[in-house]
This record gives sequence, C-alpha cells and structure tokens, in this order.
Amino acid sequence: MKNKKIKMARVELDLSQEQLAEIVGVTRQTIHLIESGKYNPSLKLCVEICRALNKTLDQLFWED
Amino acid sequence: MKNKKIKMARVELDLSQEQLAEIVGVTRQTIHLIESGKYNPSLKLCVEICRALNKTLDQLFWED
DNA sequence: ACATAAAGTAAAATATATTTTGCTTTATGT
DNA sequence: ACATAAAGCAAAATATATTTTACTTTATGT
Repeated sequence: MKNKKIKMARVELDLSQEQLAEIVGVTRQTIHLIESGKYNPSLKLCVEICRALNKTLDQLFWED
Repeated sequence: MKNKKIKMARVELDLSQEQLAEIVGVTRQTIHLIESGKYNPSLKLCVEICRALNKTLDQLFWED
C-alpha cells in the first residue's frame, strides 16, 4: 500500500526525494521505500518528515 | 521524554500494560518502553496502539 | 502485615528498519 | 534523439526496535 500523501506533500513543495531525504537526515532510498509502502518507518522519522513537509502525523500517516 | 498521553488513554480504558500489549500483539516490555520514552516505535505499532485506545496519531504521538 | 497485580529495570537474542552501493528505468528539457 | 535529473529496484551490511527471561519495586486490597 503506497503512501501517496507523502509524495503529494513533497511534490507540492517542489522537493525531490533526495532533497527531502537530506532535510530529514536519511538516505534517498529510505524516502523511496516509505513512499512506495515497502516498509514501516519509525515514529521519529515520521515526525521529521511531517515537520519537513508542514503536515501532521494524521495528515500523512493515518489511514481510515 | 515520557509519553504520558498513552498512559492516560490506557488507564482511562482500565487496561494494564499487559492487556494493551496483548491487544496490540507485542510484549509488555514494548509498551513499557514506549510509555517511558525509552525508544522509538514503528509507525505500524503506533497505529495499532491508537486503534486499541480509540485515539489518532496526533492525539497520542504528536508533540508541539 | 501479607498477598497479589501491575509496573519498572536490565542483559542477551532475534527481527527488522535503515544504509550503502550500484545499476536500471522513467520523466523532462533542449 | 540526446542529455540529465529524478525515481525505481535489489542485495549485503549495519543499526536499532522488539522479544525473551528473570528479577525488583511499587501500588492496592484484605
């Protein structure tokens, strides 16, 4: 299950996966794997992604 | 940095750490470590805790 | 004071997130 | 069509979350 929300928020800020990765302090692959739903990031990383993209956990990571 | 919000939500539902752990499918120690802020759970586990406690990610895991 | 449930603590073992590297594919501009 | 940036993919190595076990401490009821 892909996470389209992150990708959308990222593209909206005109950031590449690599730029987001740098801001957040992880590798590009980590961002890619999260966006493509291949795994299960840590809470800390989720929060850092949220801060980088001006969103909250519920906005990016909550599924109904 | 302790996570008091989880503990409060848990106690409000009259669940012990062990009961919550069982619902969520982890060990009691994992719940304890998360409540006492000793580490950094996975997103999946956070979501499961939220569902067990009828809260959202922002309510339990977001710090301003 | 005693018994018992719940919570705190810790070390070693295991599972899995994350990194590193490198290659391939897709999108975009000229 | 070509060049280049961005994204997808994958295997091996490393870091760290989670389990397991066992013991200690704190809370609560009788």
